[in-house]
Amino acid sequence: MSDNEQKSGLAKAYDFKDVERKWYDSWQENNLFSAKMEEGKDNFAIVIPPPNVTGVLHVGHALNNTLQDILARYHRMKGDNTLWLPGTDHAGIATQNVVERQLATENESRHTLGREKFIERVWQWKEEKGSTIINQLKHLGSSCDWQRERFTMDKGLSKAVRAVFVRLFNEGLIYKGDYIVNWCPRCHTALADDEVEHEDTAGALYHIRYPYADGSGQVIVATTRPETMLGDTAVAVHPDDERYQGLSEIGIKLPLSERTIPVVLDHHVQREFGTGALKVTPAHDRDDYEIGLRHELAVLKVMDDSGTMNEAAGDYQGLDRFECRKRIVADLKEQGYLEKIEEYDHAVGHCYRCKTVTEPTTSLQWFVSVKPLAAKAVDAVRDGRINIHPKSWNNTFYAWMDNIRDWCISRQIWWGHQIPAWTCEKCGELIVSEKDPDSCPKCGSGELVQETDVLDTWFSSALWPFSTLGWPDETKEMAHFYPTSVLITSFDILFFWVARMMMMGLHFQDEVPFKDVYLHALVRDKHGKKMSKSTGNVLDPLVLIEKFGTDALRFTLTAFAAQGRDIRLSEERIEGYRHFINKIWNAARFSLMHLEDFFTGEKPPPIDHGKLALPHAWILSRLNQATIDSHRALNDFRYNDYASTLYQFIWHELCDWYLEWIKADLYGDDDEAKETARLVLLTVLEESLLLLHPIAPFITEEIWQALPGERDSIMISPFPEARDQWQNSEAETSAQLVMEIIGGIRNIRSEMQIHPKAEVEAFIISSDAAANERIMAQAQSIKTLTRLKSLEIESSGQVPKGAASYILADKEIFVPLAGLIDVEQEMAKLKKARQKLEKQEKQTSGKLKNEKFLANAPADVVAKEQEKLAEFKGKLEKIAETMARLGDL
RNA sequence: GGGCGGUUAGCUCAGCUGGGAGAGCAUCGGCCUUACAAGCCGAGGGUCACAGGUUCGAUCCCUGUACCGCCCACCA
Repeated sequence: MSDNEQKSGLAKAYDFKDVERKWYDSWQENNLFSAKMEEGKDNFAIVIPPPNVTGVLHVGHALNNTLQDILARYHRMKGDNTLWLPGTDHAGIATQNVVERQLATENESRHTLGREKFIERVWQWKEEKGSTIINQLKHLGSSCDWQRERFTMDKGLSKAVRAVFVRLFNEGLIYKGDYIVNWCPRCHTALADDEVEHEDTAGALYHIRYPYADGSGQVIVATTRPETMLGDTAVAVHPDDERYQGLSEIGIKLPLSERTIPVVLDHHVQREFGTGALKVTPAHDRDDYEIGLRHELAVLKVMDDSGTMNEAAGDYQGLDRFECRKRIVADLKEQGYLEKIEEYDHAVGHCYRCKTVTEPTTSLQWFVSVKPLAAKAVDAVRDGRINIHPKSWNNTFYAWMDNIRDWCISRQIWWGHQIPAWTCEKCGELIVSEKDPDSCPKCGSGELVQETDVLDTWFSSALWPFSTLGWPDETKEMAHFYPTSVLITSFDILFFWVARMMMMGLHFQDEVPFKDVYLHALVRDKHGKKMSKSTGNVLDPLVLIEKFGTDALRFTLTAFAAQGRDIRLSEERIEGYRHFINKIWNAARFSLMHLEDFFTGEKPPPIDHGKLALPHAWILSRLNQATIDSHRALNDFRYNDYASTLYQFIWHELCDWYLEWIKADLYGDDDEAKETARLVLLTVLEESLLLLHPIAPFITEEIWQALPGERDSIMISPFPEARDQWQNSEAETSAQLVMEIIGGIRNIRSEMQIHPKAEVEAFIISSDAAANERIMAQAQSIKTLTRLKSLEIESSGQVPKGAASYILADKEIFVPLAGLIDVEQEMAKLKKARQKLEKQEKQTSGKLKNEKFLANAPADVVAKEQEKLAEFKGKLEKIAETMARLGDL
């Protein structure tokens, strides 16, 4: 171990593994995540998008929770009553599938077990495995109030579900009916419209001859699903279609069947498509169902719940629907009914859970009338009570809400909230009630049978922002935290979830569920492809954390979280930000070497900003700017701006300039200068850590605790506020000048290949007396930072021949290099610079000669252009002088 | 068929209300200078997709075109 390591007490490279575990445990032990509800303070609440209880953390979760944690930590540090409420979703179909698979390995099934035992089994699974994702969220550093963790099936939430269901039913907004729904033949349940994913599929369009019932002719219908013809109960044509006038009196003899079906006239039929005749299968097609309703057609189901042809399919009974399709086509062909087969691409619906092709079919289901609820949600977004970020989603949101159809909420599975409705076996009365009824209120019979269906999972998650706060009871939590502040989620559940929370919140609380919705992007692989297990391009956040550390992963995700754009993630990119985390670590090590014995008891007095030397005044001014920018970025959900502000400030201003600049004081003999440097250094380091904490919680705490003095957790230390007295434009101007000079000298050294250790002389020629004074005040710093033997400034005069030069607007820097100058090379460099400047000069002077520009442009823009012109002219002059001198050589 | 987003340095992307094109990575040159080689210093590199328009002025606003991506949709 070197001296430095001993002195700072920190290892040379940041070892995140122990650090992360240590501090996370400490935060939990000290209850720092738990929400306070103090009066007179602002409230800030986020409810987590509850991950599926079956879930395993993926990068999307990592992004989602990092963004939430940043806001939670920010507001907690600001002193707000801050609640970040965690929990999981019971995920009906997904969870049931998991447990069923498990049962299958034991040669059991839910049917052999029976409903009650099966549900017990799922609960058992939940107790054993259900906290996986919660534990993974902890690795991310999530500062959720874990004591308030909820589950969409727990007692309180079940109570809320029933309360909502009953009220909606009593209001006539929930109804039961036999309608066409999307059916998954594998999951054996109905699905909501948005649970069906449409995929373009290469299929075929079959043209089939349907003979007239009187044998006088035929009509050709086209279909992508010939097997459904077994359920045809009509052929539809457009009422104005001249080709089929009078056909409605004749009827059609359905091929492969003994049935005769009517021809109906319906405006839905597109005359241009195919032959303008449409076979109508009300039981297996949504449009046909609608047509059927209009013409009171029979609804003939030809498949059962598993997609197998039923007795109505006659000879085809027992065949799987796809097998049946082949048979039907073969039979049609054989019997001369098949006109032709065309290749045809069309969208086919798939179950979003198991990817099975869904079957539209009629079924007795429960629905929510969403139109009145949706209207309220649209209003809330329109009048700004809810703000969606980025705004570009507004139109999509409106479009979807305007076209919304009733929501099928019943599912024929077992895992979920069983619908609180009972039928009286005796009199048939339907009873909907929050509490399990003992007897029929109509006939008094005790023979009541509860609905076997459960509710769509999204029904309970739609209540999440208030059910988790204790509603329907009147709780302190509701009073403080409803409406919640922000909802942060991925755009792909905007409709599944966000829109429904708006509807339910507005309807039941008469108040929005959240004021802002931040929709973040999808995390893709480095080629822009969606991550998926089958492609094998999945990045596992836990592996990334193991490899690069949580803070590095969080910083990366934040830095790339620009609004409205997907994130392409790769290990290389995280590695880059790990370097940044390590940079902070080393800056802290350096600082601690000088701060370790700075003070032990009382903190030193605050900085006297009235008489600070340039580097101190400058860094405080820059820090103040970074603070202002951080607040602004966080309040505007501009996460990437927040990350880059800190990256830029800490690395390029604090480390590259300030630390180098004050080394002379820190290592020097001037005690007063040394004390000031230590004090400002400590201040800047502290504030930087505080600014950085929400994004990189672990390293900031580790360093914070190593700083001198007794300290509370950085988590509960105040987030920096802007300090006007630190703003110092004079210092910024001076510092910029000094940096320009240093840059110029370094440029010469590098271009001239002067060895870094070689000490050289430099001259500056400048007629600007004020500037010269500023430069001379920093002469020592400039010399140290550029390894100069001497630095001289002259207002005019001769410079030794054979000096390398660097041109500034009204100054010229020379480093004499007798005999070492490559004249041609220097000339070429100058010519190139001149060329560029001439172009800029021309452009700017052109503008300034333009009367319209002078008349229309704001004064400050004109002034700036004038400054620019002066600068260009000055540089050109200096270049001319230098070239002339070089020419003399 | 509608809607949305993208096109800026070799790569990945910033660029908020129009006013001298930026970052990270990569590349090239020089440095193990006692915080950091996971680093430091310096350099090169762009017709801001294309075509019009508005404007004193356009990477930015408008219109159109071309590619790329996503979402929604009941033409069988």
